[in-house]
Amino acid sequence: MTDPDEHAPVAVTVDLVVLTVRDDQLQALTIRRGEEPHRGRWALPGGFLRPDEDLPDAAERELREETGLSADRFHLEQLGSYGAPDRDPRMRTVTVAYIALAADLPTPTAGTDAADARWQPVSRLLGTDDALAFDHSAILADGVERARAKLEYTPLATAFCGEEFTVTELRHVYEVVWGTSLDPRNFHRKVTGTAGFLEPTGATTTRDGGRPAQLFRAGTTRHLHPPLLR
Amino acid sequence: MTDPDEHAPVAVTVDLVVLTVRDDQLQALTIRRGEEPHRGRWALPGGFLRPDEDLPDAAERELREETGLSADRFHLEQLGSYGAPDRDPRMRTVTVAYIALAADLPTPTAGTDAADARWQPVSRLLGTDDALAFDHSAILADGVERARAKLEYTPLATAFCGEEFTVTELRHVYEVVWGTSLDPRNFHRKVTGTAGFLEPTGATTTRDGGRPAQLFRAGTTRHLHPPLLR
DNA sequence: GCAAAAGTGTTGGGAGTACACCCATGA
DNA sequence: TCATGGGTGTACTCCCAACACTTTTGC
Repeated sequence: MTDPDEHAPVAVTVDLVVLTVRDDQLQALTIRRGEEPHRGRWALPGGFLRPDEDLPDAAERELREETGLSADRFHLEQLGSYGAPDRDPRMRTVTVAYIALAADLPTPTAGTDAADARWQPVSRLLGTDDALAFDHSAILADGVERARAKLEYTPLATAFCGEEFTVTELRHVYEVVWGTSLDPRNFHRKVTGTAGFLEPTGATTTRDGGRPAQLFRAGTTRHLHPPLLR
Repeated sequence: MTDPDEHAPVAVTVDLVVLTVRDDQLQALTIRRGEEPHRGRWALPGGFLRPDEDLPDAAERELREETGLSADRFHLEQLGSYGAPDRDPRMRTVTVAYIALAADLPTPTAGTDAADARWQPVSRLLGTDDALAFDHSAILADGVERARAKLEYTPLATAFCGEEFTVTELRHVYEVVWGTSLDPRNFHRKVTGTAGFLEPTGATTTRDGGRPAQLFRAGTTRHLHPPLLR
């Protein structure tokens, strides 16, 4: 590092790509901006880093503030940082983006203090480059691509399911996020055969219709061997 | 985003994990600090983000300053950001880390203005948690893990080779980075059979001894299908 | 019984591994 | 001629996609 005196005044923010599967679609949480710039436009939830806060703590706090839910209901990981000099007309900002994956939430953004918060299908948001304020469309696109890629080699898809879920519900997550269809029989064999992916609860359910299906919890593995391919 | 007035004064830096393969080892570029804090200790190269500079531009500039080589000689990608409140005793800093992969350089850090710059084996640097100043040991560990993972499913190993290289030289990169040994015959078949990975130059060389080997350039694919497994 | 979804068996092809073998050079 | 590494052939195994088939529920 060189002389600190030459550093520019920079504001650091944390922005969130919060994804869920709702109504057979991958959806992202968006907030309507109440202030300039981009007043009235949709944006990703986020806010400024506080003086004594580490980056993951700031991301958790924002997540709580925007959704009213505790952060342990989510998978949260850092996506990347964005710092183009003109990305915010007010001042020089660098944002550290996080992605959060969640099960379908009972009521979107319950208990938030944001003026207007809404789930919107990712397909619609990514259809036009300026659907979101600032550079948030690019950040969302990166987040979605990260999520798609991680389904292949991590058990992350379970983060989109509730506490207990069936193999079919898990497969549905893959089909929606990847936009493909998968063979139910082979999918079943594959996920139940991968050690540490799923943990049986012993209970069954008929909520998907037909023969009762076993209920599972997420296992403890962090990586899938072998990976599930698209 | 909420009120900008509540934001803390934060300095943003860019730090680099510069990796190369030298002397049958994965090595990282380190700089001896000439100032407090951590004066005299080794650290990752890096510096403050300038007022009108985007993050990738800052990373490229630092790379040029520290190595004296143009940035197109490297593969450069963002690794992640680190912002623990106490990571720098002088002030609140958030650093955006990048990894740079390079071929073995003729003379380490030629033309740099850094007081003391040196390649050091990653195995030695990661042996003790405080081998590097600040949180740089953790950043280095993350960077090495990223590089190892990316060799599996991208053609990134070619970034460690020169402009033209043989299959054996490429295999050597894999063996050093992964710390494994690979079957030369099957490796040859695999990499030459993956479309877009390697592009033949038509020339041959005997620099590895034995029968002349074909020379290749890096191809255009960004992903390996199927992946090379460790 | 019938529809619907869960879950198992079987089979054929493709990819990975191990290793025998041949090729082309320098010394 | 021998050592050294480059490169091909081949057989065996294992995984996986495709799909027929059985099981267990609700209606």
